[in-house]
Amino acid sequence: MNTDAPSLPARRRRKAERPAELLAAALEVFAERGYSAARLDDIARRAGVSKGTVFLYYANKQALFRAVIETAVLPHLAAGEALLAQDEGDPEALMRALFAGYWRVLGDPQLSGIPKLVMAEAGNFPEVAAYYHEQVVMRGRALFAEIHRRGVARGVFREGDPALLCQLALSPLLFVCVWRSSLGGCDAGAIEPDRFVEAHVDMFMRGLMPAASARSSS
Amino acid sequence: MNTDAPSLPARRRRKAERPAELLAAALEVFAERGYSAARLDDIARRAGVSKGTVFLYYANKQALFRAVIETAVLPHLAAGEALLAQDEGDPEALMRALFAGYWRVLGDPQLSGIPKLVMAEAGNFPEVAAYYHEQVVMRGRALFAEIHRRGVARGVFREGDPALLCQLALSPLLFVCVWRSSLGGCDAGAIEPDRFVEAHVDMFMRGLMPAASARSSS
DNA sequence: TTTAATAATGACTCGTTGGTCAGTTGACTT
DNA sequence: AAGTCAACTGACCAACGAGTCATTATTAAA
Repeated sequence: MNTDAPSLPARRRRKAERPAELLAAALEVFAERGYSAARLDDIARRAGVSKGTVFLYYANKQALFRAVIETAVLPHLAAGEALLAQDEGDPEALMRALFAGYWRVLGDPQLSGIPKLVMAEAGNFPEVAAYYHEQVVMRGRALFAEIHRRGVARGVFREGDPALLCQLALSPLLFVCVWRSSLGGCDAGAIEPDRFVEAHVDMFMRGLMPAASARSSS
Repeated sequence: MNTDAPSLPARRRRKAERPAELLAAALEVFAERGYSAARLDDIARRAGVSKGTVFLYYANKQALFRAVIETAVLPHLAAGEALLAQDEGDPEALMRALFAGYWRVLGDPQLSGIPKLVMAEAGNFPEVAAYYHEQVVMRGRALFAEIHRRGVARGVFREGDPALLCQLALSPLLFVCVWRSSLGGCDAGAIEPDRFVEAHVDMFMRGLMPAASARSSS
């Protein structure tokens, strides 16, 4: 099992690198097992330290959990906001870029455990859920809503409740990302995430256009 | 807190009703807390029995978990299959009926904890995940694929990989159902599930029609 | 080389919880 | 009313895992 024997276990003092390593290890284990079933000992081992060390950097298990959630997503969101602020181009292209951006994050196997984790544990950590909702969900929606607004103004998107449309736009991405880190193992190869997302974006963009064609809703 | 004092705790022997009551209680607690964090004692209490009684009906916690998953969904799926077998009507109407059926199940707050539970715990219970995939996912897809096939045959649906289209069709429903039992609390009122599903179905059906309009994908 | 400061360890404690079982009590038979 | 069966109970046990802390090892400064 453990074939670390040859490489000397070389205990090292690396105050600077530990937090990030612990966070990465914790994200893996939390995503695999869920909060309760994740053992601090496993997280520590995967980060290459002993359990006691974890408590040197995080007050307790819950604090570690919070830190994982907070640090994994926020930078990406901020990047998206920055990009949107400076780009004033074609709303349709911008919308596709937004999808690509979301998917760059959600599609990353490293990060795709986060949504599943948040959903699964929201009931046990109302404060974390509230924080995530405010800092991730709301901001993510705002990004979408802004692009949609510009598109409607130019007449290239049809109108509609932005929150609803955003949910409509993102739920397949979120779902495939949750799927991959849960039933993905059983379902291997059935659906290629990239192809799936591409198909969804095409379909969504078509549905977002003003009803120019003959068919009207019943 | 506990104001059960007045009503006599009346211990009763009810062999027949216990399993269903335990299953219902277990579903609630598992869905709220996740597998590991759910205490057998809570489940028992919520079912109105003592912890020991649980073990009279289920060998252990894992067996109870399996039973919850298995009994909650299968009957509905079977009903859907039966309905499809006898109805030979218009594929478009049938497809809308399928959505309505899925949503009748997924939209039920009682049952909506199941998908979240399965996703969250798939990593900890590979056998349960495999079972669910085979007995629920595959059969659910088959239902969709059959209707899609009929629609393509009559030329009212455009062609495409049925598995992919099915995922596209269902992921918003699944997502909103998972959402409701996780971040739904924070997000109360932001999106009405029924309206959301309605919007999705309309949009999806429009996307499923053959490309009769001028716009083609670049 | 010696010393001081502190990063890291791992054996320990202690609360929690899955699972057991000897005893209790409700319901049915005679 | 007495007897019998088994559904039900709850005190108990053992395992497990979060969190502690006295000790050890590493690094940089003196």
